[in-house]
Amino acid sequence: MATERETRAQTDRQLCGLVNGLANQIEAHLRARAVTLGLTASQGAALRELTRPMTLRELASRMSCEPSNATFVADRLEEQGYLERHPHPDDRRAKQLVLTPKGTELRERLLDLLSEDSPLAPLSPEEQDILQRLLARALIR
Amino acid sequence: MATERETRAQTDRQLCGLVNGLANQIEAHLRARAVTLGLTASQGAALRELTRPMTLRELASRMSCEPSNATFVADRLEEQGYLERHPHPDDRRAKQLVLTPKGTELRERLLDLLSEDSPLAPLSPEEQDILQRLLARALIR
DNA sequence: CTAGAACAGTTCTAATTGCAATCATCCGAG
DNA sequence: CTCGGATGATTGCAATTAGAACTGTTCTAG
Repeated sequence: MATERETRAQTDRQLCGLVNGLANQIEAHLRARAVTLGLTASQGAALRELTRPMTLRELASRMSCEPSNATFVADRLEEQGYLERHPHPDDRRAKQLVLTPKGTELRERLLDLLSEDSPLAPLSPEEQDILQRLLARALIR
Repeated sequence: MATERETRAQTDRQLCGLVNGLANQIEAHLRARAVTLGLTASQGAALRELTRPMTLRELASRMSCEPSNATFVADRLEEQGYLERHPHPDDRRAKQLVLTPKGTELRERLLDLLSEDSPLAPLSPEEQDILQRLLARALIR
């Protein structure tokens, strides 16, 4: 005879566990594909998020990490010749991270690999659509 | 004029981003509540997952981390008097992690805190139900 | 029974990540 | 204009985390 409040808390915890579980699977999937290209998981994440030239802070935000960490990852990618730091046109404090041709090519190879066997593949396009809506709503706040 | 394959890959990536975003919010929420009790986020996660006496490996699996890390966290919780390592009744290799009364009490306080302002609160119970089903399906594999 | 593989936990080390401090630049109030 | 606070990037350092090596125990094929 649990109160409604208790069962809801329990559902909530269970749901959090599922979200974390799926996030971990996504991360594992990324890591596995990244290593085949000689990249770490974070480097892979950075490459994936670099849909266009962007500032280091924006990359950090997309990667859900601290700017200092993004600096670290960007250093490695730069050393390997995958990206360059260009001066930002409007803000002399900021830098624009720009993929080199080599980086762009690697990014496309990574995206191809990522689209294979996605952890979300078990869901039909309709289900994915519903999921997207629900997650977007939860993230509004 | 993107092919269907391309748009699906794009949706997939977007969806992964949302899942990761929500997972991060859940993590941040946990961290914030844990610190008010003098715990790190991992210690909080461990406490949350210890719904019953369990083996270190099971805890690691529930926390989605390596056993070596679970050992580290368990050490801290043990030092602080929140749990004890008991010999496992059936397997002399394994140990059972058991919360002390002090640990059980702290766990309940943590769970109370976690149920406040859950990142999933914006969703109605019905929506949470749908979400749960979808996530469970995605995690089957 | 017994040898060898598999497994639970721990330890050690290395890599990753976050946090605080710093420098340079930008912006807004007055 | 200019001064103070906010912001972008970087650095150094501490804490967290993963991965491989190791010990002791269990399981299984023969």
